[in-house]
Order: sequence, then C-alpha cells, then structure tokens
Amino acid sequence: MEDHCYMTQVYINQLNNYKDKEVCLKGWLYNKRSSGKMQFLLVRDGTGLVQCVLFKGDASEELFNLCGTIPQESSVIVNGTVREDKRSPGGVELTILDINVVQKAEEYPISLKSHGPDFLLGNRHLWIRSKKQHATLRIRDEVVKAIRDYFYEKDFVLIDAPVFTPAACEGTTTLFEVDYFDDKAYLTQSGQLYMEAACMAFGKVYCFGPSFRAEKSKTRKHLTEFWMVEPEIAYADLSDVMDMTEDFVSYIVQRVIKNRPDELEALERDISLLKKIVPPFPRLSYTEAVDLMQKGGHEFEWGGDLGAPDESFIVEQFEKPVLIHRFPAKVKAFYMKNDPEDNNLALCVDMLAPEGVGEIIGGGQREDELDILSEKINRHNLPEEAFKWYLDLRRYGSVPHAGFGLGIERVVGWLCGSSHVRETIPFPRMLYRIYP
RNA sequence: UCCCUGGUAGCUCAAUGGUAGAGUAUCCGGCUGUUAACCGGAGUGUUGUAGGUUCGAAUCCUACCCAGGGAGCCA
Repeated sequence: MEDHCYMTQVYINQLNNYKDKEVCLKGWLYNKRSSGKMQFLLVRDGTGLVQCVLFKGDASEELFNLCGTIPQESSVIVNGTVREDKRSPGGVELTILDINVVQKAEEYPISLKSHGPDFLLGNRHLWIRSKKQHATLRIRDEVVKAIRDYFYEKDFVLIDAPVFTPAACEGTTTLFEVDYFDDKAYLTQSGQLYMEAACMAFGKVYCFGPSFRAEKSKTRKHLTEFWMVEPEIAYADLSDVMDMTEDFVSYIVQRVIKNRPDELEALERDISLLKKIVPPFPRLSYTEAVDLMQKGGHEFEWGGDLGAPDESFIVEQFEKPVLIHRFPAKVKAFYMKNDPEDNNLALCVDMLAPEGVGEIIGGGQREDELDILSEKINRHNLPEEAFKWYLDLRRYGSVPHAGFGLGIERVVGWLCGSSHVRETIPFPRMLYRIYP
C-alpha cells in the first residue's frame, strides 16, 4: 500500500494547511458525480469530506475511466494537489494525480436518498458513516470529553461503579437478570449507591458508564442501555446540587458550541437557542409548578408525579432548562431525604430540557440518618441484607450528601436536535433490537 | 402491558375490489464545474405470514408476526 502513497498523508480537516501542495488522502468514496470530461469524487476519511476532481485532458484514459467506475464506499487512496476553489463544497478540493482502490466495494445498501428507521438501524454499522450520524457521534465525543474535563478541573475523582450488582437500587422489575455462576446478578441501573460510599472516601466523586433498564419503553427518549454520569458530593445539600447542575449543563452546551460548530451546522441545528443556555436556570418547587399548570389551564392535581404532557407544559413556559425541586416524597425513591421544613416533600430536583427533550437530570440530597433510611427500606419492601453495606455508610461518619445523574444520550440528542436518542449512541440497544 | 399507525422492487413510496407502478440504486449511453448533478435506455416482485369473503383481493374480514410513534416508568 505504501507505494501508492508517495506523498505526505494528510487528513481532510488539515487540508487548509496544504494549499497548492501535493498530498495523499486515505479514505472512502462517499459519492461521485461526472460531467462528461470531468469526474468529481467526494472522499471522506473520518475527519471530513473533500471533493476530488479529475479533468479528462489531464489524465490517462485508464485513470479517468477508473474514476468513473469506483463504487460508493470503496476504500481509496488518492494522491493529488490541494486547490482552493469556491465551487467546491468546503472551499478546498483535490486535483487528482493518482488513485488507488484498496477495496472495490460491493453495492452499498445506504444510498444518499431517504431510508426508514428500521432499515437504517439494521445497518447501523454502516449508517454511522453518513454525514449526520457522523456529526452526532462527534458531538457525543465532545460531550463526554467536556464532562470528564469539568469534573477533573473541579477535583472530582472518577470512581467506576460495577456493572454487575447483587440487587436492585429501586426494585427488581426493571432490571436485566443474568446468571452469575450459581447465583443471580443484575445489570446496574445506577451507580449512585456506590458513589455514596465513594464520596465518603474521596469527598467529591463521579462515575460514568452504562446503565441498563429492562423497561418495555418504546419512545424516542428510551434505550435499554444508556450512559449516565453520576456525581456525588459529601457535605453537599440540595441547593449545592442545583447550583452545580446548571453550571455543569451550561458548561457542556457552551463547549459543544465552541468546539463543534461544523457538526452542529451539518445537523442544521439552530445554535441561537443553545447560546442562551447559561446560568441561572428557572427554578420551581413542585408546588409552584403545580400552581403554574393550574393557572395556565393545564389540569393537574398536587400529589402525583409529573407525566410527559405535564413536563412539556412547564418547559414550554421557558427558554432554558427548568429545575423542579421538592416533589412529594411518595413519588420518589427511598434514598431521598425528606425536607425538614415539610416532611411530605423530598429534597430532590429534576432538570427538564427544552425543545421537547424532557428530563435530563434527576438528583437530590440523600437520606443520611440510619433509622430513617432503614425504615424506608423496609417500607419499600426491599431486602435489608442487600442494603447492609449501604446502611453502614450511615453508621460510620454519616454526613449530608447529594448528587445527581445526567443521561448522556438525552443531552446529546438535545444538542443535536435529534428526533430520537437512538441516533446519539453508536450502537443503540432498544426493546427488541440488539442487532448489530 | 396498553393505545394509535404501518408492512408492495435492494431502498423510499404510489396503486381502495378489475392486467402491480414511479423515483432511486444497479448496468449501458450522453454531457468540460458537478453540488442528493442532469438527460436517454435496460432488467428488477411469494404485495409480512396463515386462513376467510368474492367471479376476481395489495385493497375487505379474522388471527398471528414484525416495525414505527405514544402511554406508563424513567435518564
């Protein structure tokens, strides 16, 4: 292969630095067009797309004919001269000197025309080569890097939570059960309980990994396997966590706007909406949210959890994500601490993102008193022996602590304007879909 | 689990009871600046499966399978 690349190998996103120089591109044929005595080959290499041009008069007949017959997605090595040209997409193009077909592709199933979701998901391994999918996954990469940078800069310690867990955090009905030698184990649905242990050891911690939910949800917001980042902070309360969520989410959004403008543009995303995402975010207590709905003519009775239409109604009143805190304790998980000012309320917070995205964060302050937590575990009919270690945390130096979980795919979907979270993870796992 | 929508060519769709079609992809031909290029030509079918109604079913009925969207639940 080396003898076909006799010039400097350059990635497409670096071509601007090689104007009028001869370079070698290694990539795949994205699309081709011809116009009689000209061939236009659109080549991608993972970093971008560039148009490669060949005039019939400038090339041997063999080379010219070859260019016209290379099938879509064939792997190619192209030698050529970089030229500035306004007619070319991207403003830079390559005048072809030589081309080597590494592998002539078979008939490629994904055309540049429209396809249905079933077909595309069945061809996900190829679909990720397409422009919008490529941009989405690049933005995911940026979101993940932003998250890691944010926590690193704030002296959080990454503590990976286990994927195999002995029992449920919040009941077993929505867990994937697996054989674990002669026993049963479950795939984690949250690393939170382990983060509570870890924050008592390291102060400020987070985990970042996959979560599994065996819920039979068939909506654009659900995957059975999704990625979640979960920070947990010792000596923090609900107010600290609310401050952090808006700072954190704003940081992620602004990082993506700054570092991934080309990808956002490829996705035709309206950036003006995202630019507004800076602290502070509107904050409503659950009770205030109920009031807002009732005054706005949206029927809702105090006491129930917010359903999807209720969330939409609230979010539509604002341009930024909305923080809703202090839900009725009854509708929230057992580990939430009750509000000392009103024992019917939990010290929890949800962040609802705009543009129909909905909940991207759930979090709050944890119950730190042994007796109360033990009582709550019993009341929820959870196996106490499985939570012995968790209760230990309230025996040995218990302190107020709080944290939250943020769903990566929903955030990426929001930033990309995706119609479905399945496009925001490389290989989505969904109800009845585990191929490829 | 429930509700709604759909399943026809490789792909995207049309045909609403009377000979199953178009675009695209593929192959051939044309064009010196194409931008999902365009123009001309060619081949392409177990109409999701099984049964039923009918002279006749892609079309109507029943069951099942598969997919999409939503509810619940959640991130």
